[in-house]
Amino acid sequence: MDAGLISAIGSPRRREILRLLWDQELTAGAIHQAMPDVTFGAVSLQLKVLAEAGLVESRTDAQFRVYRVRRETLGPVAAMLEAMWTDALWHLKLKAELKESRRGPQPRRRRRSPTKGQKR
Amino acid sequence: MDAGLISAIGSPRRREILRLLWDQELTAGAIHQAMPDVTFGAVSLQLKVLAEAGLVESRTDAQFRVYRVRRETLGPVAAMLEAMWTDALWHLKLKAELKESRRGPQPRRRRRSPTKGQKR
DNA sequence: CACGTATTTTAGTTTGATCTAAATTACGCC
DNA sequence: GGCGTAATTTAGATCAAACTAAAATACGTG
Repeated sequence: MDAGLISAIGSPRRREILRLLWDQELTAGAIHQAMPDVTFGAVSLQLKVLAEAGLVESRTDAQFRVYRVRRETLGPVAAMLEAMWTDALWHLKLKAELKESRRGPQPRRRRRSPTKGQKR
Repeated sequence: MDAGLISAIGSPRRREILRLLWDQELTAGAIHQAMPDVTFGAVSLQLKVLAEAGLVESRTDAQFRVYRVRRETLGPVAAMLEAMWTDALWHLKLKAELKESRRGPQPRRRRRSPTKGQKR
């Protein structure tokens, strides 16, 4: 039982990512698209933290990077997380937590997905 | 399963307090004495957070306030925490985490326990 | 190898959690 | 009420995590 594990799931943003990855593999880009309120860079950094805690792993597939959850690391935490987001109110609560705990600068302008056509 | 619970145990300082209270009731002062690197005020604030998350409760005994863990709130987390601090290296790891995550101003001078004689 | 797409990394900014110090509140006792 | 001890609350300071924007890196394809 590593303390880094608890710190890792202590962040609502990282729990959001874990939830997305829970029952499917996703590319970094797909994860970002599901989280419209942060930049791709921010997602990538959180994925790095999760990977360092052993909670996710990735493989390279062509120019994509595919992430998946490493449930074996989670152990007793897995049941707790599942219980949490089986809760009907989970998504609502998470949003509240995210809003409350937001750090870093607010984006100056609406950011765009790097996958879509962007002039300039 | 409440998310506030996970956030609450996400802080190493609060885990330290939970550990102290795990198998005994303690007054706020006793908890503070066991944590010489923070002020009484800081301990009190963390106890408040833990209480709001339902992780501890307190009763008043004369001029003392006695805290205890509410294990029923912890549910599956209890096993995880116990596993963590059964780990021989737990105390070492916690110290590292505390050092790394320290916030707020460094104390200007050595602070004193409010229970001991203090001139001025 | 130039170009396009996907992702990570770097450099710099912001902000809430954590802290200190001091003021305040709470309780018991004489 | 006044004093002493215990604890909480308030006001202000600090700092690392979480963020943005931009630059750099990685990979495939014509």
